[in-house]
Formats: sequence, structure tokens, C-alpha cells
Amino acid sequence: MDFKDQINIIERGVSEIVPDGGLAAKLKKVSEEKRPLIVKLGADPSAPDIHLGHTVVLRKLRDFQRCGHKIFFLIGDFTGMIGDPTGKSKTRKPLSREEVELNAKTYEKQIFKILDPDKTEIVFNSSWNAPMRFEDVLKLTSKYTVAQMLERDDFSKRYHAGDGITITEFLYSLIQGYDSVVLKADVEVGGTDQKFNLLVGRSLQREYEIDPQICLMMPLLEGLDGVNKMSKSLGNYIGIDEPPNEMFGKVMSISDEMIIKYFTLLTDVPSKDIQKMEEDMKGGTNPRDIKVKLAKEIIKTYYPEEMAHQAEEEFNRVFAKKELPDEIPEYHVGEKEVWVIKLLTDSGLSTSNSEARRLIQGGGLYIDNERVQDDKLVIECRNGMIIKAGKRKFLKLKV
RNA sequence: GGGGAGAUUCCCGAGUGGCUAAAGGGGGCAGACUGUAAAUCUGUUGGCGCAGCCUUCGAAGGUUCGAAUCCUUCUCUCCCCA
Repeated sequence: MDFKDQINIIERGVSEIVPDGGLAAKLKKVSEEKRPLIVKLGADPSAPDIHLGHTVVLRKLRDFQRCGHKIFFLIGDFTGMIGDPTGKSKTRKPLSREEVELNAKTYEKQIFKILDPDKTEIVFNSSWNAPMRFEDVLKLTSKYTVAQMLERDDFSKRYHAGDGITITEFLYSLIQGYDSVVLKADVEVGGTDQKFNLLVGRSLQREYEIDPQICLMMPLLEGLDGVNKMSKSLGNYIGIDEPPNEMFGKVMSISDEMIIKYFTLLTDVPSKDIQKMEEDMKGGTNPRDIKVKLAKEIIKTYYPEEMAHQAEEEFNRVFAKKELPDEIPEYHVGEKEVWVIKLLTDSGLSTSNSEARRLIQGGGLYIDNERVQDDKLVIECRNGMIIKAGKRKFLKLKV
């Protein structure tokens, strides 16, 4: 593949490349050396459940693989075992060897839904960090200055605001950067929030007389709320392991403004087609229809295409036509007569009686398509009775 | 080593003796509307078979008819000076 094609593929969706135009030079260099690019990605060992936000970067790695390059998927288990104090959040509890290994397995299973295993090598930074002697660490710390550290916006703000910064936090950046030295990375990929760390890697490589890596930053993907970065802790994510129906619904719940960004970062739809959709929407095409396309494209990357269609049908049935879903979980009731509130709580539709009461008072409970408004109601259960709590929770009773 | 600030419900953040299950915002949930689990608007947001009761304001004690609010001790966070 010639450089131009490679660059086109690689630059899609990218937020920034440092240095500007450095990619072409690197490509030229490695092709002269008759070897693939070594592309590094550092992963947090404590969050092994991958969601679409993570896939933005993974898909970029896959782009590199399609151009014939090699990926080092680095699991930062060394840092993980110490416990990462990043930011203001309380120190995370250190991960044990077993946990790290378990998480690594999960990673493997999930990343290969996107990456090509033949061109991927999973490495652990503990394998070279753990044996380091204190003097090695000192040598490393001598390569970077406090002033350089304070260039990082986050550090600088916290420093001037008088918030604490631990030395460990400084060291984390160095450790990550040192990984690039060890791997002799040509390119490091990361989110825009990782820019500083990636640049540290670049500087350190220069200090250790290695040709400095290209830093390639991908935009952060906003989650379902359209505002915050997609993350598990905020609950605004779409997990890569989620069933198609769930994915479909969640994609449909993103705000209209996010559609184009999701297309660019999460699908293989060609850029010119995406542009056309953007124009269509401006021209009055219903964003809903474009979003349906998006949802199907995303599902297609993780499941057979057929399931994407099924998810669409299901969605239309349940939400557009307000009919019943295809499959409704069954709940076995012990007695014939049950107080509604108890039923809701026991079956898990609500977490407490009070919540169940609120649901009823808010008009969100339907039994056999009839709204229930009496929270004292005692139901006479029949086989096949349908309980609908809110928009998307259904239950079929079994006596 | 010395001095100071603070810890409130899922989160942020008001509240300095009763009217406080605790303002406001965020988030969540529900309803209406719709083109969708978009947007917007409205309601709701500790628990309990709930016109009542019980438990919450870092922890433990104490003062008081009555405490998130006052006192004592403790734990933890942060800042300033050295």
C-alpha cells in the first residue's frame, strides 16, 4: 500500500498528530528498513470491560494493522499493582497478580473483536519495570524536570490551585514514557487526554537516543449524555459485549448532534458517505433515520448483520408501535394474590417499595396494558399477565 | 514542628438550635409531547403494607424538652509558615 493510502486511512478521525506531518517521514523510514511500524497503546489494567469509547483507539490500531503494521498492546500492570493515584480521586486499591491476569484475559477476548491477533502482541510493563533497581529509577527521573512536568495543564492547574500532586503521579508519566523507550515505539496512540503522557514518551526516547515516536491523539468519545466522556463509572456507555437490542436502544438515545461523530469514529462507513448524511440532515432528513443506520452499522461490527436488523425490528415494535418485545422475562409468583408493590420489589422491577410507589404515582406502571394508579392494589395473578414498569421493563407472570 | 480550613443525602453544594428527610444544580427515574430510549416541558428522587413511623448530615460520646447545627474526643482530607 502506498504512503498516501496509508495516511488517508490512518488520519481519519484523528484529533492531532505530533509532530505535524511526522507520519509520512516515519512510514518512509520503516519502509526503507523493511519493517512494519511499531505502534504502542497503553491500557489501564483495572478496567477490562471495553466499551465503545475504548474502541475509538482500538479501531485506529486496527487501521494501522490494515496497513501492515504491528501493535504492542501494553497492559500497564506495574502501575496497576501500585495503585493509580491519578487526579483527585482516592487512591485505587492495588490489583493483585491474579486480578491483573484475569483482566488481561478479558482484554484479550474483547480487543480481538477489533484487532488482528496475528499482528498484535500483548505485553506487560511489569516485566521490565518490576526488576528496575532504584538507581535505574533515579537515572530515569534525571531525564525530566519539574518544570517540564508542570507544563501539563492538569498538573499546572492543580499546582496553582494549591491542590496536592504526589511524586508518584510524576513518576507515572515517566513510567509510561519509559515503556515507549523499551518498546522502541514508532507511534503511540492515545486519547487527547493522554497527550502529555505520549509526549513524555517522545522526549524520553530522545534522551535515550531512540528515534522519537509519533504521537497520535484520538478525540474522546462523549457518552450517551452527549456531554461527558464515555465511561463506565458515569454509566453513559455502550459495552462491546452488550446484546444487539441493548446496543440499538442505546445508540438511539444519543443526541442528534453526536450522530456524525459516532459514524466517523465507530464505523467503517466511508467519509464521503458520512458527509452526505450530514448534508441530508441539514436538508431536512429525519435524524432518526440516520441514527437507525448508525445503530445498525455499529451492531454489525460486533454481530452478524442479521442481528442488527432484528434489533431494529424489535425497537420499532416496542417503542414506535408500543407493542410487546419479542422476549419477555418470566417471573414466577408464589401466591395467587399479590400486592402490586410487593410484586414490583420482589421481582426486581424496583429496588424498594418506595420506588415502586413512586413509579405507580408517576403513572409508569401498566398491567395487561392498563395503567395502575392504586398503590394498594392486590393483583390476582394469571399466567401470562404482562407487567410493564416504565418504558422498557417488562415481565410476564407465571403462577 | 507551628498555624488554619474542612468532612452534608448518588455527585456538586446550601444550611450555625425547633418551620429540615434537609434549598439549588447535576445525574437518575417517570409522565406528556414527538421523529427516537433526540430535543423540550412537567413531576419525582432515604426506608417502611406510607394520613403514621423509623434511620440519615465523617465516628463516638455529651449538653438540651429538642441538634446537621452547641461541647468533648477521635478518624480522615486539604492549605499556609518552617
